[in-house]
Amino acid sequence: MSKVKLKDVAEKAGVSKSTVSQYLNKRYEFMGKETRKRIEKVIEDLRYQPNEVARSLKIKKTNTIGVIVANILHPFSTYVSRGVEDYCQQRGYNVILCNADNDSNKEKSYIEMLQMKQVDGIIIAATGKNNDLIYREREKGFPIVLFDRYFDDVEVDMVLSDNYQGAFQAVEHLIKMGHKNIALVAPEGHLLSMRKLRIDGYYGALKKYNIPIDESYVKFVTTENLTNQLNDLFRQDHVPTAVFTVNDLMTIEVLTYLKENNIKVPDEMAVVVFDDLPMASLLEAPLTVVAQPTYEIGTTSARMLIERIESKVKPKHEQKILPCQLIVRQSCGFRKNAEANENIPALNA
Amino acid sequence: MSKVKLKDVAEKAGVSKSTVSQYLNKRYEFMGKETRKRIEKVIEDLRYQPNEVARSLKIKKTNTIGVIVANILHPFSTYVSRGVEDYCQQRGYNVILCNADNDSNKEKSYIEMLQMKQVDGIIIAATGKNNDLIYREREKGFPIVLFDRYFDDVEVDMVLSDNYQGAFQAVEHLIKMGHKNIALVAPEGHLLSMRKLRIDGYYGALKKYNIPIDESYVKFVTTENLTNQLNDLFRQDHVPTAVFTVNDLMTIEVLTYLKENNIKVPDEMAVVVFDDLPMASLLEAPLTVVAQPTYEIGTTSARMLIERIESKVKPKHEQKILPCQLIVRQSCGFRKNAEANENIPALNA
DNA sequence: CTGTTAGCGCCTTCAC
DNA sequence: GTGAAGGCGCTAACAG
Repeated sequence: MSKVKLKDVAEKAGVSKSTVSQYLNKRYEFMGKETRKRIEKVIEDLRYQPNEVARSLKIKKTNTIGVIVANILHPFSTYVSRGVEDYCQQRGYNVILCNADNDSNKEKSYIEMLQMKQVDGIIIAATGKNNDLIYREREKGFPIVLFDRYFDDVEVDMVLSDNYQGAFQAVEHLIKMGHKNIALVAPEGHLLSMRKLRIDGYYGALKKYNIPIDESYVKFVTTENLTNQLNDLFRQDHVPTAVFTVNDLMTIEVLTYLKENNIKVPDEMAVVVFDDLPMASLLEAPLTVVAQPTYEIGTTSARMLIERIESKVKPKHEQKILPCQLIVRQSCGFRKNAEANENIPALNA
Repeated sequence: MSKVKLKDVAEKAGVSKSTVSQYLNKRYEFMGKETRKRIEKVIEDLRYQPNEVARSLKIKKTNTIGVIVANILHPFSTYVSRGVEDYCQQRGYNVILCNADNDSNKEKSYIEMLQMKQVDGIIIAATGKNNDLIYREREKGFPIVLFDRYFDDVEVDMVLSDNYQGAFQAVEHLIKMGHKNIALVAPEGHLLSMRKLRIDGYYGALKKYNIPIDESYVKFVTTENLTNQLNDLFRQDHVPTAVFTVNDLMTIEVLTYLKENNIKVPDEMAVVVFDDLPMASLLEAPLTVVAQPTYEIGTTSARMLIERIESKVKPKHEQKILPCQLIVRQSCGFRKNAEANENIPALNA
């Protein structure tokens, strides 16, 4: 297992270590064609592979970045990761991927671990509980890019998708399909900023079309006792005709509920959801979804981070907001139902 | 950005570098309670973080492993990765994750890159085209574990799922549901060993129950011109009453076809598929699937790799075959009887 | 119990 | 063009 090292190559090629080093770093001007060929051959013969650890120690750069996602099992994280990886790969960087599981302690220890490993920068879907740490490191000049969640207490590069616009479009689409009684299902608890924007988008769309807001249609649910909470929503006197779910966990719960209670989508209930799902098109009623530009979030984050690392001239911190895309399938009902709202003035605005 | 280093800690604490080093490596026996406290405090004050790169260079160990998967977008890879990560995390190892995309060149360059980075070992879903390289490295003592694909030309640790048993059970289940005309849909082309086992499982089950084999039910399809090929299968004189698909790509194609042609599952066509799908339970007819123990494949691979790294006494190479699980839902025409869940971290929002 | 010393494998002036 | 020397930050004998 004894590794062949630069010194071995130098000896076998009959040159000095520094010449070999020059060769490795492609500074070919500093040597004769002769020596260059010879070194090349020896490296081949010996199957020499430079030790990146030693190199990193010396040049103080690892060409490695860290990515901290919420959960790699979640398609959102997966697509972002893939975007990051593809971009990095192409730029000569490697990626260490970590799952923080929305646990701020794990997040913190991962950040520290990555820094001890001397990564050149970190891309992170932050929990928000370590913003002080993140901000401090950023201030010291350590490259960090946040994605997916917005925080206003921290001046750091961020890559986000346009949650308001996405939610707005989704609900607007339902309205154009003729729906007025539109429910919103969101998880209860502290509102992450992005989730709040989705809810704002819901209200915004209703407002634009002068649809009065019925708070009995707005449900913040907990995972325990979910059935009762959805019963409240779907079995009240005037049931909604459509429902908008703000994330895929909610989507799965609502779809399961509708299926169990034999409520037909879209005939009895139109559904539009935030976040695309892998199988969305194969469901009983293929889902109309607001798809986030996940892969682009990844590539964009990677690009911004690498720009920082390679210290391009840049503003102190920048924020990139990428648009969501409404993918219309069948779960929101068909066009024929749309006439009802065709005369609403605001529709033409 | 100037990092605080061990030397700074030593000076500030009024001890020598080696004492601090001892402290870092928890060799507390070699110092007074006094000095220990003092060092602790200085580290705290200075926010000192050891440089792992320097440490790795010295001790010739990075506590990092590489994982090469086919495609992180695929749930199979994702769950395996998560298994690997969780196990490694808990054992103090970090993971560099790479996508080879079934491209042997990418695979090769990733293997080399990971070795230059001095990873302690590699877990890989090999393409098979670099078996010589893999075998050679393994022979030199470099820890490598293969998963997902079996190769008989290489003596390396492997972690596999029992593809034969899984397929056999799936088809046996269909038979027990009363089906005799059971189709098989598999991708055409070179048979990876594991896929062959799935096909063998199909034949094996038919044989056990003395069901004559009708080769017109066995379709090897290409992705182009798929519709015609499925037409051949589903529109012949005596159509099958059930179909078994050998991987999830096939599953999606077949389900899409059935949906488009308005063939009802399970009433007109029973379906059992290899590989669980995230939304399998929410489909029009929740799918009966053969689920591979993906998460366990990950943890097991990681465990075996780390055992090699830490050179436990072990046989030259070992092979672990984990059982698949048949999850009965409704697509095969029967009420669910058993539905166990893997013990894996929940999909959080 | 603590300090001194000599590297780990590579890079980089700076002489030759 | 090429080589010698010093050092990146840390560890691990080995003295003291």
